[in-house]
Amino acid sequence: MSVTIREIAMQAGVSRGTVDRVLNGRTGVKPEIRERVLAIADELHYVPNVAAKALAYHRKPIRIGIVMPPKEITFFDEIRKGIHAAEDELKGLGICLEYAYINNQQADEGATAIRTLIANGASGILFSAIDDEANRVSINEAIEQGIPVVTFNSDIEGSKRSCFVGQDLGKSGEIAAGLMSRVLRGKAKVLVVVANMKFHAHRMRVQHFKNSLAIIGDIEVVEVIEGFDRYEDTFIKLNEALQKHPDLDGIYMATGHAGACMDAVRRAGKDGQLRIVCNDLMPEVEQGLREGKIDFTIMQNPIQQGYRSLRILYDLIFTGKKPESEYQYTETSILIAESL
Amino acid sequence: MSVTIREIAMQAGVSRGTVDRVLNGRTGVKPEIRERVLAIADELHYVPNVAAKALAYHRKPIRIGIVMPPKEITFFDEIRKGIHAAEDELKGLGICLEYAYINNQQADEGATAIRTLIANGASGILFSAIDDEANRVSINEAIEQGIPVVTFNSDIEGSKRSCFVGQDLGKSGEIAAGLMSRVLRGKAKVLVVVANMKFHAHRMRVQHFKNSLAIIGDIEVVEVIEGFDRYEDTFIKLNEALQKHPDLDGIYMATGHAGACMDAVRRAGKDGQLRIVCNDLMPEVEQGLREGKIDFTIMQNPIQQGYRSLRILYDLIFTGKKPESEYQYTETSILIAESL
DNA sequence: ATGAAAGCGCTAACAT
DNA sequence: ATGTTAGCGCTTTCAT
Repeated sequence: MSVTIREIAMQAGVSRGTVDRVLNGRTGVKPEIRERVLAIADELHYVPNVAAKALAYHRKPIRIGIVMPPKEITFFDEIRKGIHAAEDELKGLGICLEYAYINNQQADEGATAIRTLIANGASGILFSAIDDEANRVSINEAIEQGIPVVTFNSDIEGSKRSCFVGQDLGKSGEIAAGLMSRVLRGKAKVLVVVANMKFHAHRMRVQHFKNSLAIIGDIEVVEVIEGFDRYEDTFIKLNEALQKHPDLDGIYMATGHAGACMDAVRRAGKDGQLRIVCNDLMPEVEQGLREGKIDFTIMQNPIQQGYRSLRILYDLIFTGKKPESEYQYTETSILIAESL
Repeated sequence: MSVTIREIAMQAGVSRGTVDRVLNGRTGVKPEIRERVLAIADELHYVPNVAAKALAYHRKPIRIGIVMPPKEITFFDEIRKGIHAAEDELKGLGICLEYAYINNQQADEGATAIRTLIANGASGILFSAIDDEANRVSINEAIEQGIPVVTFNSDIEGSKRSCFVGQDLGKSGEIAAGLMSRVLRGKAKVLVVVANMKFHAHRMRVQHFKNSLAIIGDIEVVEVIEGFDRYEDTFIKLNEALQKHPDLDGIYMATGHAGACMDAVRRAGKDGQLRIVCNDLMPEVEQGLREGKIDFTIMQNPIQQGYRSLRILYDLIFTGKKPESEYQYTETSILIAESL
């Protein structure tokens, strides 16, 4: 059988209560005893029993706070599914979830959410919001108070969060390039559409896409268009580009308004003549795939993102198990119409 | 707080021991009391507390038997990874795993494995072996004894197993067709290579591939070659086919020896001129992708298969939660060189 | 056939 | 600062 606090207590010549205090970093233990207990626990390779811990916490479950966009943001639907799946498995295992929905409209939403959750007794936080200074600061504040934070879907870089669970942005750009090179054999010209090159995530995709194409050779990126996530901007700029490059062979929609892109292609009378590679699976992309307007879309496995982030945080709090790497990338997968 | 056996016991006017007997189908309870307890449990929507159950089972963990090919069969490596991941999560949650490795060489290996596991006190079985009558019978025997069985990777059809966790074979054929149609635009000729059309799994892929191509139009399947998983057969037949169809555009390796396929293509001097779509990610396929000899490979998410099958069996035994569907399909994904 | 009670490993409130 | 003890919900052994 595995090692228990009882055994550690006996070997250290103290009570189980004291061992519990030491192992959970509670105050009120003489330093030398603390040392001794820690040493024995380490030597015996003590791992707490999840079931026992969960049962003991049953009266006062550990609160986990979740900061993310509200239900209206359908992009997060799949991520929510993953969180619920993990919640289902962890049901009765001593945790309780509290959600704080934020819109990323005001500057201090993230900070307020974190502070409120901590005030309500959260012992850990799952966080997904824009990568700005205010959020970085408040995450670091939480860490200072000993409350671990796991970011998901969108990282807060340079913060002290335990880890980030999300997509490998570089890889999605590379895969897009790989797909283009396979459907456009030989010399070809492609256009890149992106929402905003100021955002790290958007830039990463484009950069890796270009770099990969450069290695492959033969395919030229004629232009990179910024649509700022607005239909109008995207549509207009794309119209111009399609006129300017009548010999275009493909479009990579790195980020931004896929609907506008398809409309512009149709208006140019190029339906079916251009190879189009997208990211994610918004409703319009799904429809585009079904109708043959889009060839491929690259996914970031949102369900896994939700699931893994909650699991990782649970393990961190309950068993003290640190994630193997600071970056937990979910699988980057390719979808075609037949995948749906 | 949630409903406990204590509450049910009070409402039914019996002891907790009796409630436990009823809820776990143990003998020695008067039928009318059994009825009453069951009714109350149902009415109160009783769900057992996993943590408490796991802790109680700590002394005598529930044994789960796993029947699958031995470590030498590298195809199962990823599946094993998934099983280990689930085991990790379930560690300390009242289970213990026992493996029975079989080679599918002799007729009664599966039956023997199941019988041995049951003799050793298994309360549930994970099963992956060839779909034959002997295995079907022994699975049904296990079920008769109240021991749930979950098949994974390869189903035992018509058996009374609780569910099957594995790939949607039809879908992989359809995706292969979709990929072909995207890389071979317009009129084209493709060849299908399969190990053995007598096997249901192999046939399914080929059928769905052909059906999908028929709908898409334009692409003709010139021949279906059986390689029987042997290098020689595959290589020789493919050589002949390549000579017979000098205007071939692509090859779909539904199942079988991918290495032989690549060698035959090279020998015919067609390297890089044919579009090749494979299944799975054996070492030779991975290398083929890297070297640009293979364009796409279709995956059956083996890690998920291992993970989900163990989780499902655990939930079945511990919480009585039945899987939502008899067929639990793992995601079918597409890989290219850049995905690696 | 049924009840009572001990115990699984851990936490937390209470005692010293 | 440390020990003691009563649970958490369930299983299981021992009485009755």
